[in-house]
Amino acid sequence: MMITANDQQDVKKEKILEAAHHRFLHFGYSKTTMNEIAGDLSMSKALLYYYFPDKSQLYVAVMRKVADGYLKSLTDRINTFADLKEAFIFQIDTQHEFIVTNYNFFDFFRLNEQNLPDAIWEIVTQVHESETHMLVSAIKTEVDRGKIKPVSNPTEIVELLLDALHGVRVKSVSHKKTMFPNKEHLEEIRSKRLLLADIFIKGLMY
Amino acid sequence: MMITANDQQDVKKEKILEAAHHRFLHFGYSKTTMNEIAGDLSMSKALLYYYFPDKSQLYVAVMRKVADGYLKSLTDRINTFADLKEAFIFQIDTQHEFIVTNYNFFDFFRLNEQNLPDAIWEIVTQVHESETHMLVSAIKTEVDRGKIKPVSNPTEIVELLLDALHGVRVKSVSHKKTMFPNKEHLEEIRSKRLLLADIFIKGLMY
DNA sequence: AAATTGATAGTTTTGTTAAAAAAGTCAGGA
DNA sequence: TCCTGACTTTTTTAACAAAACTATCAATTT
Repeated sequence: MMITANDQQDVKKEKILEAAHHRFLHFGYSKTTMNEIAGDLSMSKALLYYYFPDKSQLYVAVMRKVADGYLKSLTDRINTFADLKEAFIFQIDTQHEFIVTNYNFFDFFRLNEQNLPDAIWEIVTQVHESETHMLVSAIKTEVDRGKIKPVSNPTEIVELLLDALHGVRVKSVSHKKTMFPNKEHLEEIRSKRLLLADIFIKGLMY
Repeated sequence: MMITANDQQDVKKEKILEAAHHRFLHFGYSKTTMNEIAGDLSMSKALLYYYFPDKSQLYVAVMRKVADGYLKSLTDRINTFADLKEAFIFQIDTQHEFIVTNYNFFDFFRLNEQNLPDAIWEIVTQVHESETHMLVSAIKTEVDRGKIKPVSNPTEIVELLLDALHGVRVKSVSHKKTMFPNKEHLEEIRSKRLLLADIFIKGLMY
């Protein structure tokens, strides 16, 4: 098997993405420099700019990779749920772990808050749509099974629950007024969310 | 009827509170100066300090007054609801109007975010407890009427819904990425909340 | 004595500028 | 085509002066 120039490029790009991911994950966007990433790979900073146009697009590329992993974990399990509740629990736990394990990586979000680059918004939107799609599918299945009432607009229902679940976190955090939720706190949020999902599902039944 | 010195003081304090409220409401805490408040009343700034120890405590006093009005609107209606849904709708609409009409006034909150003065936290807590109490009472009544299942911990349930309703706003705002929600946007938030409350109540039924 | 004020002290915010650090470019070498 | 050192440009940081504001107080009026 012949190794082409493009393969070589891709391998190097991959190495760069790994190093960048490592830095972004541990120190956040603003606290990692292009020099440091280059240093980790024993290459010159200029070479980074040969492979990626600028810092923010390098970040986006890493984000893309991270998001793809998350998206895969969702699509892998779509339509495999015993019931709606299992689907919601999966969504709650999977998203939760995704956010916790990438907490520092997302400081770019918290930093820019409004006006994120379009490329980032696309990824965020895509992730959101994928989550929604998975849950909408679970709802439809549950309707077909006759377990819950037919829903005129499943997407609306799913997004409503996702917004509500989000509220459980932000309120919980603001009340405890701590930036970094600890283990017990996270467990409290989780159990509240499960309770909310539980009541919500019952509210969809006949 | 004799007018005592204390009555006079209270009248003047009240005038100051009004002027301060006016300024805080229109320009927020950080954008109003003690000089301006004094100027509005044609008095010297030093006199403000004769009646109130400092700016933040003046703000708290105004907050106290504003909160009392809100608390009264809650207690006036407690136990007057035809059903649980009516109580939730009342809570949603009343709180919503409270927040909208006092939006700028609350910039003090957004500004300090974490570490608010204790006096403010007490008021916030009191308001939250009053809202919760009203809804807990409505839930208990509904249980007694046999309309919904007995609830082991009504307070937990109410707080869960309040958190969830909060999420509907913050998510809705962050998605539209606009600081000041407009009329239609607010109406959208309201209808989402009503839908959520509706499903939630059904989820509490037998 | 209680209410009020002008003057002023003390503190926080804002603006300015210089130095440092980081992002980003480029001519040229392997 | 891949890579680098040296260079330019932009952004961040630090230091400090000016301005704005909070807060105090001795003196004055009611």
